[in-house]
Amino acid sequence: MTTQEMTHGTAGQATAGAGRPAGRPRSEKAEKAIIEATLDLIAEGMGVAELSIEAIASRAGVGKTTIYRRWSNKEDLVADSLATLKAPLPAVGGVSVRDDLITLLAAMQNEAGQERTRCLMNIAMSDADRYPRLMGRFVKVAVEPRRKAVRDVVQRGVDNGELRPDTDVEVALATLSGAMLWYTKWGNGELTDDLAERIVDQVLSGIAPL
Amino acid sequence: MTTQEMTHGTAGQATAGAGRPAGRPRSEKAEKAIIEATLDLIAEGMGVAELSIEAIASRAGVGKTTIYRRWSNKEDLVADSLATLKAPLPAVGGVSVRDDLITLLAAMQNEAGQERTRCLMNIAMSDADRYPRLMGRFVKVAVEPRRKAVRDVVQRGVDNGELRPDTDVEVALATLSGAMLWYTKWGNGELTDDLAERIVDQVLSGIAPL
DNA sequence: CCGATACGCAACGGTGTCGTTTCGAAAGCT
DNA sequence: AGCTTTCGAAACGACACCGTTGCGTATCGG
Repeated sequence: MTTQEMTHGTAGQATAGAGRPAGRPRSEKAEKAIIEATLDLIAEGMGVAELSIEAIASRAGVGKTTIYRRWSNKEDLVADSLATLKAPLPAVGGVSVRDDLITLLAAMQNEAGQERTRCLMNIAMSDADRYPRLMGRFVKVAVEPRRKAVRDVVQRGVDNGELRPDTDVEVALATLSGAMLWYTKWGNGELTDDLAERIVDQVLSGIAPL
Repeated sequence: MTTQEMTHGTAGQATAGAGRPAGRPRSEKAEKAIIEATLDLIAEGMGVAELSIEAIASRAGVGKTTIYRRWSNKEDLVADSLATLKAPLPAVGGVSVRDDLITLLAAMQNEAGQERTRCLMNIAMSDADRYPRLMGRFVKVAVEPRRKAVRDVVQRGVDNGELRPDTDVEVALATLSGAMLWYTKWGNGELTDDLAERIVDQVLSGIAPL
């Protein structure tokens, strides 16, 4: 973690032998509650800057002390919170590149419709410059897995001949994901069911004649 | 404007005849300074929520009174400020669709490298949900012109046969712009000079074989 | 049981912003 | 001139957080 060991770890202190903390152990439940509250508030539209320790403590049903004992600053707390996010990715069929890409993009579109995801994405976009360390964390746990899923499908297509051998995989990735991102953010309500399909088909076929 | 006429306009009051304000007129300079300060602070990374009237007043060299006299709340001030933004778009050559798209995307990439644009984009992304009225404004003055520029080029290509007649213009637009957006936000430093070219060429030719 | 530590809670002094008000000094009109 | 309105500046009381501290209680090891 990041600043977990302010006084000591939770069960660490390996070598010293007699080092067992000797006292009431930290409540694992409180820790969970704090992180949950943090994510909740973020998911309600709070930017990192507006997050207040008091609000988190209150929401978590916890004393501020309990928070400060574990994290010395807000950024560390948020970083650890983001790190707990699991990314449930849709499984792809593996039959055709086209189908798999549509599946992934449709999932992306669906996620973008959820409030929680929207807010997390907002943070990713807007607080990225201000809290680079924090964003590294977020990109790693939330963005990168999705990016990898798309990249793997594209790469597979290149390898097995479903796509051109000279395909620029990174650009393809940006094109597909970026198009969906663009639509979910600024596409004026035109989020139809066949959107993923339209994007994928156009990226596959191109728009130049023949 | 939005709440400009709290007590009266600046020189309005048309019909009533005797209606001339009769007193010291409002300083046009102060108004400019306030708006400039607002944009400055935003451009320095402030989210809308963190913007403080005090900071704006101080930055503008103006009393808070002068601000409150004109705008009853922060959102109106920000909305009016955003409305003053001009969008200097690159002129396209009009020779070939490919060249024009590369020009537009390269300009987009270049703009995304500037701090001011980055911050404005951040606001557009993250505060969009929280301040929908405000975003309508911003989209209209900043996003839509660029979207239109790309769309016009694509549409021209469709019309004159440089692109397939059945091209989905909106998807093409999302694909091109979205790819660049994606790269500038999360492309790990791989912002090479030929990026615009690579994106455009791939969108044109597609990635399916033949 | 004892010592140690963590718990939730409430309070501390300090800071920053809020929106409003008051002030003396411009700056316009008649 | 006199009147009106705005100007910048400063102060107001109110509130929200900050990070810290003390309190009484709970929960561990020895």
